[in-house]
Amino acid sequence: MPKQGYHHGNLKQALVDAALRLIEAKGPSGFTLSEAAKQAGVTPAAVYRHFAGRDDLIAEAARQGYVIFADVMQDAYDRGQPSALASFEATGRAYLAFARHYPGHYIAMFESGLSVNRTPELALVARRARAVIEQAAEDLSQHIPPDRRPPAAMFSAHVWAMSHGVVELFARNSPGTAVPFAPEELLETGIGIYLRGLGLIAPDT
Amino acid sequence: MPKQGYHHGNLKQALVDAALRLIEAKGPSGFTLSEAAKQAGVTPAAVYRHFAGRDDLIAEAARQGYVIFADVMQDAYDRGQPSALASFEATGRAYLAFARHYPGHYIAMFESGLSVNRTPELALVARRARAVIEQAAEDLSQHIPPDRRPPAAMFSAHVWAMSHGVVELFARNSPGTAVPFAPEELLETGIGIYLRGLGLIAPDT
DNA sequence: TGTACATCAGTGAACGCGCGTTCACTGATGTAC
DNA sequence: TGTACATCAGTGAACGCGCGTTCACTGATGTAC
Repeated sequence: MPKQGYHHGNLKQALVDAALRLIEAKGPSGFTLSEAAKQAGVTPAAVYRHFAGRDDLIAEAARQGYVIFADVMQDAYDRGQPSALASFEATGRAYLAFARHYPGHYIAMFESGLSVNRTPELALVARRARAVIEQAAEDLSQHIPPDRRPPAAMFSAHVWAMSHGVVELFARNSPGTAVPFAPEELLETGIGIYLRGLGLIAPDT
Repeated sequence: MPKQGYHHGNLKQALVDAALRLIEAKGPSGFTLSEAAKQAGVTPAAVYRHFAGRDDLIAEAARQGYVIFADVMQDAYDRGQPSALASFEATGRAYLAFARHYPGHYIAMFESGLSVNRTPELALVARRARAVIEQAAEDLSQHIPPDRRPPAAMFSAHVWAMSHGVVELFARNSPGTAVPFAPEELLETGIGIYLRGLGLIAPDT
């Protein structure tokens, strides 16, 4: 590790961490390069030793988020195996857990207006995350009679949409909507009803 | 109408319209008071004749959005009557249609970080919009056996979350996720499966 | 072990910019007589 | 109809601010001899 014991030690990661903290606290537009540099105890100009500029810093934060996200999803999937249903439900829960535990990353990834196609590297890791969700959906779809089986990509999209919606509307305080349900409970019941609609779990459980 | 034929005629609304256009084009943080004034053909200082400041302008744009939103939802509900199911499905479709036809309003309402409790007036009209959705859910819940009937507020939250998720993830181009389904189709099928899960529509339709 | 040198992470000053906001003003419109 | 006046929507100049970015520099670290 050649970057040990230099002037700062590990400024690059310190900047990413500061950026994540700022994004979490003040939203994607509240983040500024200067403030991140300040929090890392460094001059704004120092940032340019490690990043091409402001957008590049956000992109790196998002990239790290996608890596964690993909790992977390994969882990949930694996732990649900060999049951397709358990894997599928676990990925749904993991989605929400990720949003709660890594709000800075989540915002950088999904609310910063950042395009996933910004760099090939970013696109790649985002694709890996999506692949896990779609694999879980694909596995599960095998349990539906082929003639009335919706495309796996479709119901992975449904679950993703509901998860994302729950996060945006109810796991943040933004629109001031105080619904008397915990986000976890909402997502759990929502996906439960949805899966029942697919005939994948018993109708009177 | 005393504000007709003045210097500008109807600057206040012109500013709101400009703000909506900017928000739609460049996101909630891309909007600036100065640019909105410029687009309305007016000096930035003129804005202060009609608004307390930048945030007040956004709040007014959001307020107008909630008014339209509530009207549109109410309309959909009414046209679905007397069928509880038709009303419910219509409000779901209306949600997506609103997001598509009034993207500026939608963003100002749900993505600008604006709190609905900013002013009593805003809170009031937002509550009216929510009341329609919850009424539709309440009607529908009457058709579920009471002993296994989930709270109406819960499944209105489910449908709202899925609608919002579809809008955010698939009705915009942001995350570069090119799913081979139209947002309308995704929402339609998603809600269909969900309602089947509630036992509200036949399992093999 | 000690000295000379190369590297390069971080500095500090400066830049041009657009922002939101203020202020005294101006001049078109509406109103009183 | 015509004149004097009041109103007040919009002007234009100015402000202080923080932003992202640049540049020549400095000085701590690592390396060659």
